[in-house]
Amino acid sequence: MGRAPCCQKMGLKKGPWTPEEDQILVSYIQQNGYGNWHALPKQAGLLRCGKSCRLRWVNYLRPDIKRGNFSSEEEEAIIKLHQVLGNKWSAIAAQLPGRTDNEIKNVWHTHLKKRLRENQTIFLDTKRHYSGKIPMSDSKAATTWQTNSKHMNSQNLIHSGHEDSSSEFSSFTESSNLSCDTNNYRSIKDDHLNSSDLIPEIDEAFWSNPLASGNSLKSGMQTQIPIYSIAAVDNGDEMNDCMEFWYNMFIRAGELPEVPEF
DNA sequence: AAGTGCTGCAACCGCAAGCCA
DNA sequence: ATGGCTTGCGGTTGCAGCACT
Repeated sequence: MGRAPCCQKMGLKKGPWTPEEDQILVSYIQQNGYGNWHALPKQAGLLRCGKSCRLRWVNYLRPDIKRGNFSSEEEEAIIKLHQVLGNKWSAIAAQLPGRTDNEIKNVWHTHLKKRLRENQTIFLDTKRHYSGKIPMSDSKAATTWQTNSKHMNSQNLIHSGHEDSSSEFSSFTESSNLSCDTNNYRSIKDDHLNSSDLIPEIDEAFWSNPLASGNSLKSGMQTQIPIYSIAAVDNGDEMNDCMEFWYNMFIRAGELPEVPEF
């Protein structure tokens, strides 16, 4: 695959756009459209590469871009779409008229990720995860879901799995009547984990790309995994949402990482 | 007021896919 | 079938502005 030479090599300008450059670009596109980004800067008289022009237009100058802060509805939509689509920013942006993928990406990294990280955590049994099995109804007795009311309004979740793993592959949605309570999480941590060392911190890579982040899934008996889908409340429906999310995220065929030996 | 650290966002970089000669 | 060119995407960086000391 060939690659276009970078701006620097071609002696083209980099860095922030000036109002004059913006004006030139807008005027040119209004008159001529933007069929060929590579040829556009030369034709428009801009000392920029086509890539830079395209980015400036798409992310900033386009007339249909919505300005201002994201509404709570938009933020919620991003969170939900991210559950399903992952870091497919362009796909998420396609669902939010007037918002660009770059903007959504920035909002995610600066606001939403931080907010969710503060508010939601789940501990799952890594072995079950890697074996591609999830709790079936007959193993519910061995499965405890608890919310951590102590730390943040009952929005931490802990799943302490046991070693049955005899059930066939299923979906989380089948486990929708898992028990939920608001006991504190220290007890379950003490009972089942023995040492805080068994709860590895989520690494940065997980938040950027959960599916590609090996570390957060491979270290230790228990793995700490964020739950995105219970942003607002922790009622039963939200619990179902989060299970469905994890089903979509990890259990779908072909998306589980290779199973390590324990 | 000055210095320092933090945050948010615009822009860049590198890669991959699609197109076409 | 191959390889060059262009576009699009996701990850990352740099810097301006703000907050704090």
